This record gives sequence, C-alpha cells and structure tokens, in this order.
Amino acid sequence: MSDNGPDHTVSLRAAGLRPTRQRVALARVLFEGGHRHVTAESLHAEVKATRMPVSLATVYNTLNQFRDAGLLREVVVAPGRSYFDTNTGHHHHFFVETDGELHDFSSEEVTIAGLPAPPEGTTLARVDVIVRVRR
Amino acid sequence: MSDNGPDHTVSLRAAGLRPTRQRVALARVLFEGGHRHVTAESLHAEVKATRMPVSLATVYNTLNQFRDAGLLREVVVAPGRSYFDTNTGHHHHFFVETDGELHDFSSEEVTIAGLPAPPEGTTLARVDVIVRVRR
DNA sequence: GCAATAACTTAGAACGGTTCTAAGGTTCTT
DNA sequence: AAGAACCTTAGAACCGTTCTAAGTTATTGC
Repeated sequence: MSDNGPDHTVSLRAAGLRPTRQRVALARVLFEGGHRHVTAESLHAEVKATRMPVSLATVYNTLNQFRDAGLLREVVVAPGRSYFDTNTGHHHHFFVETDGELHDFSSEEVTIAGLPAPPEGTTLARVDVIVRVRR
Repeated sequence: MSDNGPDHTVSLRAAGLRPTRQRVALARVLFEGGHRHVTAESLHAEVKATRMPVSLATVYNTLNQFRDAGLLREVVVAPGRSYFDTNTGHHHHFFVETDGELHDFSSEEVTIAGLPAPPEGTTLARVDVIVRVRR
C-alpha cells in the first residue's frame, strides 16, 4: 500500500493551484529525485513518457505557475530558450556553451565583494552569476 | 572640411567586413558617443532616424557580425530579447527588471572569490554577473 | 575607368519558442 | 448531485530572429 514519494497535492494547494492530474504528474517528474534543469520541451517529452497525456501548452502554463509560486526558478543563459531550475535556493550556474548544459554550484562557496550600490530608486532582487565555459 | 568622428571604414575592414553605407551608419550610431545597450529593434529605429535606409534584416546581420568580430558583446538577461553592448571590456550589469534597463559596472570594483573549478573537460570562457533590481 | 566578380542588402517568407483563444473537461463547494 | 470556478487542449497567433532569392554595391584586375 503505496506511500510513494511526497504528497504534491499539498504543495500545489499551498501555491493556490488545484492538484490536477497534469500538475501532479509534472510535479512528480520535477521534484522527485535531485535537482533538475528542464526546458518546456524536455519536460514535455519526459512527462509524456510516463503515459500521462499533457499538452505542451499545459507544460508552459505549469512552469510559469510554478515559477510564480516560487517552486521553480527561471534561468536565462542563452537567447531563445528558457531553463527552469528546481533548485530555488541560493546558487549560481556553470553554463557549458558548447552543448547547452547547466550545472549548479552553491553560492556559499563564493564571495562577491565590492558590488556597487543599485541605481537610484531600485532595490536589489537577486545576484546571478553565470560562469560560461566551453568544451 | 570634415573630419567628423572616427573612421569606421578601417575598423570594419579590420574585421573583414566591407564598409558599406549601412554598416558605416550602424557603426556611427553604435560607437560614437558613450557606451550603448541596444536591441535590434531599437537600433533599427535609431538608424532610420538618421535618414539612412537600413532593413531590419541588415541590422540583425550586422549586430551578429559585429559580435563575432568582437566589436560588440551580447548580453542575455531576459527571455526572448537580446541586448548588444558596445562596451566589450570586463564589466558586469545591473538589470532593472521592471523596465528592461541595463547598466554597466566595471568588474574592477568587484572581487569574486571561491569560484569552483569548471566541470571536467571545460575551460572558462567568461564570468557574467547580473545584478537584478526592481523599481 | 570599366568590366567582372564577390560581397552585401532587401522584402517577404519561414522559423522556433512561447502565449492566446475558445471550447470542452475536471475539481471543488454545498 | 448540481453549480460554479478552474483547468486542459488543439490549433491559431505572436514575436523576435533567421532564411531565401533577387537586385545592388563594393572591390579587383585590367
């Protein structure tokens, strides 16, 4: 009798989202197992492989809703393609330009000193560090 | 008798590009005056205002060629829109998320310590720091 | 200077990723 | 179980960017 994995129903509800079949299936793929970096297309392919029918539009909707709810973080590294990161903690990225791979590293290892003050009338939202590497 | 501004002809030739009317007009808008952040659309609007007819396709071609030649740097800060920066020196960016503005700051002011080693088999290309702020 | 050649520009079509539409289906409340 | 609110979907639309094929301009060799 099946207690398999976390109850996504509760976190979805907490985010103000109904735990529909599709959203639960997507949450399972995204949040069970370690941290992930996905694109809409890659996630769509993955969830379809679990035999749960989900349209690409729903994948896009869900990624945006999860991002807005703080369940995912969007990472912009290259033009014309969005990555979503299941790691929402403080961390930065290696981006392997030659093959589009993304790897996390904790921001605790890194010290950034001497950042100038934000422009007049703005407040800091986040500091992103992208270490671009090539194979 | 007109020595107005730098001779873009020579830098274009140095980059292996013929100094056509369009490219020279674009170079003038981009490289005379201080550092700039442009998008294809914004640059197209600007150069058309100088009464030199240039198609949007040529603006895209030219931006890509200038980038490849090291005359411009492409900055990716938000999905679905590319900025080009005439400052090709070492520096980082403030990005004002609420209105899409981009501001440089020199990387000399900033110290980044404790960056982890690049993944196996890769070599460092560049470190981008994007400080995201909101109004 | 004048061809011939190679490079460039252009309008418009095509493209790829993302969002929208409006119709039907699901979930929640009572 | 019924009503209302919310969700999913296929396909169209969209938007920034790239491609295509035809005409134009810069360069090279004479």
